[in-house]
Amino acid sequence: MSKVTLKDVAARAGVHPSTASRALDPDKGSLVRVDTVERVRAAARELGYQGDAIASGLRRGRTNTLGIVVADLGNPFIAPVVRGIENHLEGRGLMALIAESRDDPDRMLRVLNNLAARRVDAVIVTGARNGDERALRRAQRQVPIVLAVRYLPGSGIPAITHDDERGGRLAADHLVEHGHRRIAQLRGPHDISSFRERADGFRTRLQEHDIPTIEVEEGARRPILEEGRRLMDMLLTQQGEPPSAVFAHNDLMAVGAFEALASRGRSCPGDVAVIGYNDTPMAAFTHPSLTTVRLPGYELGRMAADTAVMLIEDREQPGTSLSLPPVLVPRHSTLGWHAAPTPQE
Amino acid sequence: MSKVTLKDVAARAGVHPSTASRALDPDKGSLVRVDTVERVRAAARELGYQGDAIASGLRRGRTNTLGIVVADLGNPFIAPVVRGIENHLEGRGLMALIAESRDDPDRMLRVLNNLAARRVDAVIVTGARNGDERALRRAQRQVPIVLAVRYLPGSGIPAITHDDERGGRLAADHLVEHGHRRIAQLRGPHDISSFRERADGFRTRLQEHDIPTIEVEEGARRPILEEGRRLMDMLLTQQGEPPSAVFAHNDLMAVGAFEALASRGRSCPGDVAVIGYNDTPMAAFTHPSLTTVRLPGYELGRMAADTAVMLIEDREQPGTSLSLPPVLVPRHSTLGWHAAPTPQE
DNA sequence: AGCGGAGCCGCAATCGATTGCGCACTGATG
DNA sequence: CATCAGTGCGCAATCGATTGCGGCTCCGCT
Repeated sequence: MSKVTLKDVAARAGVHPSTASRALDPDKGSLVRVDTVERVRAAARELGYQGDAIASGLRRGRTNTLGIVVADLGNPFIAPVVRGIENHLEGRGLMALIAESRDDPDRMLRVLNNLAARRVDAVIVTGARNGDERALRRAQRQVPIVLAVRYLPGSGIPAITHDDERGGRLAADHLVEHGHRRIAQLRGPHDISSFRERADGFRTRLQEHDIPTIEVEEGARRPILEEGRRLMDMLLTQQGEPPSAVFAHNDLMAVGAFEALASRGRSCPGDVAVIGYNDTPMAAFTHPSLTTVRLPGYELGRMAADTAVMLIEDREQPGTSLSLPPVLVPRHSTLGWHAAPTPQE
Repeated sequence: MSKVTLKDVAARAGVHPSTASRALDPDKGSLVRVDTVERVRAAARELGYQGDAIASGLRRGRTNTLGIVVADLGNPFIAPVVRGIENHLEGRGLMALIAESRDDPDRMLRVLNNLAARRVDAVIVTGARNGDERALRRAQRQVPIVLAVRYLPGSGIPAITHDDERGGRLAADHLVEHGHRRIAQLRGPHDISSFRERADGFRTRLQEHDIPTIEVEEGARRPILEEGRRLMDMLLTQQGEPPSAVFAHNDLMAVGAFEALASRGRSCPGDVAVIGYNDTPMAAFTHPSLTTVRLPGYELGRMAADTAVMLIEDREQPGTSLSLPPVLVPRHSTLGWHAAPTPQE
């Protein structure tokens, strides 16, 4: 275990520790004569000196560490967000402390306290819920906070989100452009804002095309795949002509819809076109491959990190909120078998 | 921004900071009279005192922070591992600093230095490569290291892995049990130990059944899906009868194999059965759904964290290596369309 | 009353790096 | 030769929490 401290380096270079500190700091290098800097650098190299970020953090009041709180590490959508954050931090000398809140306000509180105690320079919270607002407000007095993915309306906390209303509109436009007129949506639970928004965007866009939206009851929380199957089945068995296209509020519901169609002997997209949401990795591998709306996870992470860095540099700044546009990824489930989908990879 | 320090708490409680420190430390609580402890606790609560983990870390030489280095945050297999680690850390007062090496030895070196500078108590490295050995050895002199997922043979660094040889044998047994005799494997790059082992396990198990393994050249690093397609295509077009079953070294290669089969007008599992590896989330949703070998990611993370914690508590200890058994998940790609696969969810 | 001992707690040093202040030295100038 | 500007660098304080050491208090016992 090495225990080389700044003092050791200074001794070897024959200077005072304070001089060594300045010589090793790129910003302060000019305060020391060039040959002294060289001598100190050499000594540091020879001893294998490794600065102590803890001690430095104590003195400077800055840890160059950023906290990330995610609701669920298992959610595949989180990986690109975290990656986007990491990537933006890279090269700025920052690292990320990561913690999981598991959609539990108590845990959220504990986790935020823990991060505050570690004096992180800022915190990015993905997937905040309404119940988390108290904890977030408290933490905000100690450390700058940026929300990602979900936001808290009226909280004034800067948030980087994706635009789900626009995502709903994209889905609507896509189906209309492909000639569909009898269109339904398989809704996710309404108490989650992102589902509500994509439902609203979809419906209002269809209205602008003078097309009514066929609504079924809203899906329960889980298992979400079963809900997709159940709702699709209701559409197929209720009176009147079934829709020619459905918008499933996420990819798993879409897969459930596939299963319902298959079990009733209907084909997709031949009888009913299906469009999903999220562009889960599996979407490219279902049968048929699933047209879906891709959310800009990586960019979202980058923007959140960028906002956090700005808040660190100027804590007075209010911080800007931002909503990133999703992208439609056309695949076979709405295009038919022989049309070539445009790959978006 | 609060700046309540231990001194403030002590002043309010009318005691010396050192007493306050002891009163607030559960391990030292007995060194202080009960009513004093109460008074200090009350003062801390009223002031909203939040200990400074940085200062504490400096003095104690322990940061209660663990570093995680992952090769690729986008790899879906990583999420459960990280989650398992997090979960084990939870309640022990530890948190995880996470960083990405991106399979680049230079980055690995930088990242490890960075973690060492932050004085993390231990580091878990998932997905180490041979080229990383130098960096790991150097880092090991500063901080205990535990490998996860991949290990470095002969390095003596404790490693928690899954038993890929056994995984290969599982795959072989499964295919043989289903009557296959002409069997090939689509190999991943051989310089990664886990690919090598699953290849060996598979081959030796087939040998024990007196069945030769049809080998094709080894796959390149990426894009791995294309490699699966390319190798499967080679098998289909080379002289002689093609195999009736193939073992793809991961699920993406298996999907590539699906594509090669489809483009040559062969069916799966009718003409060729395919078995994958990893049980990627998509495996349940491919067409046909993919029989595969599931790796115990979550448990692996927990065990790695456990080992790391033991090393922290006793740095002299060598640290135990461990290999966790994978599980075969039968689905349609080897069972045929009408047999009901046993769900493993 | 005096002594021993246990229990509490304060003092001051410590962890390692950073930084405001100011001394010392150089060289130029009057 | 004295003074001044200017540069280079050392001293000591600082960040906040922790802890070894030693002192004080109080109790019980003789």
